[in-house]
Amino acid sequence: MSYSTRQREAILNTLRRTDRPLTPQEIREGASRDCAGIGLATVYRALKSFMAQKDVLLVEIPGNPPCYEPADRGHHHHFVCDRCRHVFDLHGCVQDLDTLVPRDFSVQRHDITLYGVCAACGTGADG
Amino acid sequence: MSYSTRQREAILNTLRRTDRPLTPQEIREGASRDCAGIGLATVYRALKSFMAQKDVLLVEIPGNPPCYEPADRGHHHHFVCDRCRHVFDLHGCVQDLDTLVPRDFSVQRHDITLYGVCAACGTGADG
DNA sequence: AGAAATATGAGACTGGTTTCTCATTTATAA
DNA sequence: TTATAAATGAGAAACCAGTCTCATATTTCT
Repeated sequence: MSYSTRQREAILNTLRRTDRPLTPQEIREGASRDCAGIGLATVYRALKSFMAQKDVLLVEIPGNPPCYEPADRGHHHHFVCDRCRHVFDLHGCVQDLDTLVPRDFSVQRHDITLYGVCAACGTGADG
Repeated sequence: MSYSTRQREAILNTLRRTDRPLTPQEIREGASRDCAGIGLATVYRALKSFMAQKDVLLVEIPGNPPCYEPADRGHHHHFVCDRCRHVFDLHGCVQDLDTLVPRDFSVQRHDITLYGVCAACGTGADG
């Protein structure tokens, strides 16, 4: 069983109020808002337990450190801005992925990551 | 300028004769065939230099350690078998990836990784 | 062949992330 | 409210990929 604590609530709130996956460090910073002084070990422990309960998912994006997001966002993919390095959630998906593999392979899931320049960086705002 | 050495040739040969991306460790093991006692530092140094010359590409697959492959294989993606963890090169690509992002984002490249069960594992051969 | 540039192997080292330890605190159940 | 299980913070420790050092060896140029 797991107990509900101020720290764990703060961690979940941080994940939920942000629309992109966060690193443990970022989660700690966000959670400090609700729960000053929260430790990094606490963040790791809580993430581990949330993942075991399938409330949180690990998101691994090539070229970026591992990050986490709530599990209830449904199937989606990610966009990484090459300038500001921010990760954005994308909605929608593509068809025909199974046609890429030989017939005797079975495809169970997939990751798609797009890279480019986000709106803010593209307008010359800071790029 | 860079010199051609037994070690570097062994590394390139290993990358070329294997049809999937390899980790530095795997590269070292493969290169030992041609060049016994080759050091890991040598592998890293050579990879760095090959990447600078654009002869070799870094392939980062979520959930797997960084690996490398020759740069002349053209645009392709990867399949990871959840049973044997092998990485397979896939040929072909999909359309309409740009439609996933907002209009003011620009997409410059993408990674697609499929996960599932490969032919060998699926036949019950060892799965 | 001789000189200069580059590469090598071994192992120490680095930088960063994740886990562990342990004394203390907090949450839950009876 | 008491007992028990679980969680916490701080820092130490473990872990690991990748880099560096340095004495030596190899390659290339002339």
